[in-house]
Amino acid sequence: MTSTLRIYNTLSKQKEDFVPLNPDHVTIYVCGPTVYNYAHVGNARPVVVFDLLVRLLRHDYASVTYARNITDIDDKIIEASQDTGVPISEITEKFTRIYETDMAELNARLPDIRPHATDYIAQMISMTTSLVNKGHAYEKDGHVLFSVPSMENYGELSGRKLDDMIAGARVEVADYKKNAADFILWKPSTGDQPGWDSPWGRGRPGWHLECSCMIEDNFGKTIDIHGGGLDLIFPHHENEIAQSRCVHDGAPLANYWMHNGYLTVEGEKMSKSLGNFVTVHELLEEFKGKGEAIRLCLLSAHYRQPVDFSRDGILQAQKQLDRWYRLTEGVDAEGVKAHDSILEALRDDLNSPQAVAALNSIAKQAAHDLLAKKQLKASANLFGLLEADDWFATTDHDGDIEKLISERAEAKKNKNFTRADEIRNILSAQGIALLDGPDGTTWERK
RNA sequence: GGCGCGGUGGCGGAGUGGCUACGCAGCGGAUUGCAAAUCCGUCUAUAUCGGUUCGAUUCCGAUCCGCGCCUCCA
Repeated sequence: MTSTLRIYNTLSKQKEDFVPLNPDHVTIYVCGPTVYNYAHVGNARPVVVFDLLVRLLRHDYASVTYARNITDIDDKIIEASQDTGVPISEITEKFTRIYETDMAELNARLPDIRPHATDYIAQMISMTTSLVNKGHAYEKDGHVLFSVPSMENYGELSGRKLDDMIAGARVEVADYKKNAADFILWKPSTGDQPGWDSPWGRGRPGWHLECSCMIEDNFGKTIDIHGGGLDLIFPHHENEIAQSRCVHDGAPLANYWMHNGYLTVEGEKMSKSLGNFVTVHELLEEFKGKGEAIRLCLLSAHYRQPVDFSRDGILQAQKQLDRWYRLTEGVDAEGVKAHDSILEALRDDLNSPQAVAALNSIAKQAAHDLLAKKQLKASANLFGLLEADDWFATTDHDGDIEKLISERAEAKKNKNFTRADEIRNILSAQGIALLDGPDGTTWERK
């Protein structure tokens, strides 16, 4: 390896050399979706960012295990079920499937492990029991709460002090809480809510608990990297840390914490509650077959910076890809390695814009250089791009278009350029662009 | 109120204490029946005001503006 991977660690607020616990096996966990409706583009950002990171890790290390959870028990899901009358399992299965197929369109590979919260109920009950026994949690009216004051150094990740939080609390403190900052590990379910039997009666887990349990179950006490969106730092990740450290006698949950910035819309965070979101699903309808353009668009800014969403941004990315695809048409990159400049850029805290610049630099040489073409393809592949076999193809094989194209070829042969231009214009009006090449005319949708 | 992030050319977006990437768009040229693609060339920027320095876009301070977290949220 010519350079060391450096990662900005939210915990230390600085870039650090990445040193895995076990260089033969890197472990990474990223918070996944709550599956009750379509994911929006902002939700796709961490998926793409951490997919890129995992690709780099797999390149640099012998073995990597990547886990991303599916939250399939949550009050929002219960609400969605009650609103629509559709059973919970049907909702969660449907949206898990849609999530995974949509993300696959963005060339995000499936994580190695995709644990579901409902498969970890026993572990969650067990961890809660353990926290109660160690004096870090208490039961009140069927609720079990984590006692934040029982932990020293709570707030390390988000950089906040317990006193400040109480002073600035914006929410009314529930009467079952001893301290305003205490959070729920387990809560009671009413008859019409899903629930599981527990030492505290029939109930369901709080949100933060599943991640702690899944990590413990699949990896042990400490993993290398834990990732997610900026908005998870507090309270979600802070609370995960609290649970896990208190259960594991202080062992860190993760050595490196990485958080991606927001996707914004006109400068404001894209979020479901603001209603300013566009789902990946509808975007893929709009840009059929061009998921890579959405991916590139999301990676066009550094992952910790905000990206302002716009269709123009996707279009620009698409043009960029068009160029690279043309350069690498029919090129086999088998056996060719990704260019060092790409790896250098990515190892520097995943500097994807720098990597794109590096790709362009290779592309410049690739014009008349077969090796550079191969390097371009291999490097782009590492980036999760240029993976489509039929980028310029369309699924629509309309015979009429072909017929008009042959008519135009005939007209051109006879120097009837008036008719040739007429046909170009007819198709152009239908959104079809004709491309005259040395081997005849091809077409693509504009 | 507490904590934090950012302001770079027409647009997107990096790096850097001295020579300012990269892409899109624009402009000029080559090529082309036309159109596209391609190739060559080219213009425009570091919010404001101070400070440190031989020199700051980069470091420090202040100001203004925008955003975020503190509540579910990627």
